[in-house]
Amino acid sequence: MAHKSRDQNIFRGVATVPKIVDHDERRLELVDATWRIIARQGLEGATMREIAMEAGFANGALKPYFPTKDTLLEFAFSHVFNRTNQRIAEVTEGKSGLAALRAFCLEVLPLDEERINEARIVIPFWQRAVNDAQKAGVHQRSMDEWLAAIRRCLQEARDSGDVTAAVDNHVLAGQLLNMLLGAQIEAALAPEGRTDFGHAAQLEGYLALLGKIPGGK
Amino acid sequence: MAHKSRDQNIFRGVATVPKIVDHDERRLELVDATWRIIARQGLEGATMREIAMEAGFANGALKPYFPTKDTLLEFAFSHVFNRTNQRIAEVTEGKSGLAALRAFCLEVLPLDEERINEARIVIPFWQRAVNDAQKAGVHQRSMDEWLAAIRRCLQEARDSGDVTAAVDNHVLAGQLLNMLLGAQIEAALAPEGRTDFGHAAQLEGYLALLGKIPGGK
DNA sequence: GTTTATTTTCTATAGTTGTAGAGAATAAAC
DNA sequence: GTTTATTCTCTACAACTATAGAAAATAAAC
Repeated sequence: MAHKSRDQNIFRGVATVPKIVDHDERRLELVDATWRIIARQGLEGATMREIAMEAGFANGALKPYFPTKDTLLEFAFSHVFNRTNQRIAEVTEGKSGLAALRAFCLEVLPLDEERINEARIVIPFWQRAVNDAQKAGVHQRSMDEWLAAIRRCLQEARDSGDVTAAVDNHVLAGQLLNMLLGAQIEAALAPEGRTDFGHAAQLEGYLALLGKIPGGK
Repeated sequence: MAHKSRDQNIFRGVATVPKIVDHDERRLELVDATWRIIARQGLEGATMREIAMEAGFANGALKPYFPTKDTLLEFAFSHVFNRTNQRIAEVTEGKSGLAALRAFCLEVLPLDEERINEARIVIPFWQRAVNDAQKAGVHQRSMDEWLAAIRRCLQEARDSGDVTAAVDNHVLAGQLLNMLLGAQIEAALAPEGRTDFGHAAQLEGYLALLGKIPGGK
């Protein structure tokens, strides 16, 4: 507790003042402010000034942490996926097959206010990504991971007999992923306050479709 | 052919010069230029100057046809739906049930360069609509129509025995619509040139899932 | 207290944007 | 040719933007 090490603050024998703010942590705070602004005012309203003010700072205060606006946005967008992926990991922990798949989808679907706000952030991200190969890559990498995870669950579910549909796992995974993405749009465009879009029922209905007679004509 | 009527050019007994350009037609040309710019440079690159230049005019030339940029964008966005809906009408003409549903989806899915470009336009539109209730309304009205059309097809397909799944039509329609929307995202974010995303196979797979044993548990 | 590095504010700047509107160019009717 | 309404170009402008960077404020170490 007392006597904190000073080693990291000694440079060429000269004692220096330690950093006061944790830069990584500050970056996350700024990302949070950025999310709030985008969710509330859209990408158009997300100016450096607005974001700084939302985070409680003046105009130029973001510079030392994000040299340009694009850096900030890219980081902010990436972290939507980071956060979602972390929640997915928590929620699918120890599960497999249909149970894991259900948990995965329920975590991605915009079923509460928080995730509807994330949908309001991911859509501006997609819009940027349409004409920005690097951002599109961030999206693509996450989607590839998701597709692989979904296929893994499907195969496990087949092995245990929960999935019997005579449709290839690759095709099913693509369907399901597109359903998840489409749900984001429906939720993000709905008037503020709506939270029930029947997405959970759609998921259950879809999973039910997978468990019919094997190879049935 | 000769002697074109002058009636519409007489105002209070004074002969006036007839309008030279068809304003409605010009508006459509401008919308077309707007689409091209958005597809190529994104919404950020869609400035009034760029759009005017793309249409072959100088800076202020759009004013008489669209008083503000927002007017132009709203009109341009609406026409994406108009065009799609018109194609849908042509393609489903005379069909019903599963055949109509298939034709409907094949027309909405981004299966060729033209419709992938439309996906690149609809995503910026969605982004705007997230924080613009009026634009969100344009989207919502089309989606409500589409949902109704899909449910109608599903019911017809049930009546003829092509659909036997023990899942409510409302739920199925929601699933399918979200799949169609999600496909737009995948196509729009893919690197230029890719055109095959397996969406047609996904559609066939989905329709196959609907035709299994009725109510089978 | 002083010193020193870090952090933040604030002003300045160069560029871009939508929009306005005067004037030039255009084309039909006579 | 002239007249007249329409159409378009071009300049102007006010607002806003990201960014740069000097200066002030801050906080730890002594």
